[in-house]
Amino acid sequence: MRVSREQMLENRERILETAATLFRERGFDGVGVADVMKAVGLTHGGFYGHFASKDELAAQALGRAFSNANNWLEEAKAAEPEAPLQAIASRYLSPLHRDDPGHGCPVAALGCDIARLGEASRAVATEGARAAITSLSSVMPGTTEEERRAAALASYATLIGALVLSRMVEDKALSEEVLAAAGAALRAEAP
Amino acid sequence: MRVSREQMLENRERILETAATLFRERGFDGVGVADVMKAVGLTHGGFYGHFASKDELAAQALGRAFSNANNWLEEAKAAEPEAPLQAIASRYLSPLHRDDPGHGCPVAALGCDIARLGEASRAVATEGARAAITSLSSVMPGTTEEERRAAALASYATLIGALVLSRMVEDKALSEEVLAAAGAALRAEAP
DNA sequence: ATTATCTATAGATCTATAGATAATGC
DNA sequence: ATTATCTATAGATCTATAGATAATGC
Repeated sequence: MRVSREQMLENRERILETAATLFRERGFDGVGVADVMKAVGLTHGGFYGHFASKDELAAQALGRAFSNANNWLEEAKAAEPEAPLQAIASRYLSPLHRDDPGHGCPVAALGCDIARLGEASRAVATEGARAAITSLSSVMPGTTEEERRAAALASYATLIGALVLSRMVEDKALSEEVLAAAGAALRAEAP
Repeated sequence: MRVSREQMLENRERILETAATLFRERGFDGVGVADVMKAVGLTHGGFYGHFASKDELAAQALGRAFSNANNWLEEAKAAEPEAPLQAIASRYLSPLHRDDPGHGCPVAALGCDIARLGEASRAVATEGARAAITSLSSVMPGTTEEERRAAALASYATLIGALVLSRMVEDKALSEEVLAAAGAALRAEAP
């Protein structure tokens, strides 16, 4: 039953990544500790050797989700260096992203729920959002740093709100209309 | 124990309004049927004389929340007829609204969760969002109806995303920076 | 010998129902 | 007599823990 020290670290890693995906797909309350462990291929009881509580898992899985999302942001920037804002907007506002919340933006997937979590989880989310805002600032138009930061904050809000709306509405046409309108508004802002 | 027919309808009404508030404050999974009934001053078991299930309550409470939010939107427009978009933005993006999710925008409070609910609840939310978009369209700049609708969709997304972000982050200064930046972006768009 | 995982379960919580109770309204 | 509400509880689910098991690593 016991596994090697290396295997144990890999198990912990898979618990984190699996939780980060499942939480974004079904919400914190929609996923039990047993669900995560089952998806990883371990038993429920083994969980508490890795994490002290579900809350601790939530905070760490959230950190992982933000970290992955910020890597995704840098990749989008690198993929189209001449038009990074357009690259970000078109990927973020794609039906692909809308239909795969488990691997997408943690704010769009869990933002409302994070606002109701404890201090530790909200602190993790705050740092994750801060990093995203800094990253976005570097691709925004504007003559001063303050202008670019303000534009980044507003654009971040537009991206998040559009994705939340597009996932919430039951009407596919309206959902895509929201994504297109938000994309057009962001594109109009680009330099 | 039994109450008058009139009193029963009033009880049902209070269950709906109380649920609409509590769900927005704590999320659907954060509120039990017993919590709602206790807040109303009735016992748990009595609930099922009014609603067939918690899901039915969720759908109807959501309808009530959207209905209230759309009334709120019309009131903001009527309060400042010369600058309705500014009136909406400054009220929606106020710390007052941020700190009182129970009586505010249901999309900002529950959007991520609604995306995971059943068809009935999502249909209610879709119609509520549709009404908000139509209402917003009438105060947006633009020469054609299509332009105004696209602008309304993008502005709705900005409002929602900014409120979600402002509630999620733990840092008060960042929270207010988000609200201010979104407000400035919307004001820059106004005619 | 140590320890990562498993088995089994305690204890709490939540939805929904069954039957009792007592006030309304014919 | 009807019925809105209450009391009590069944049944499911979830977090967390205790003790057993068996493979690792000194």
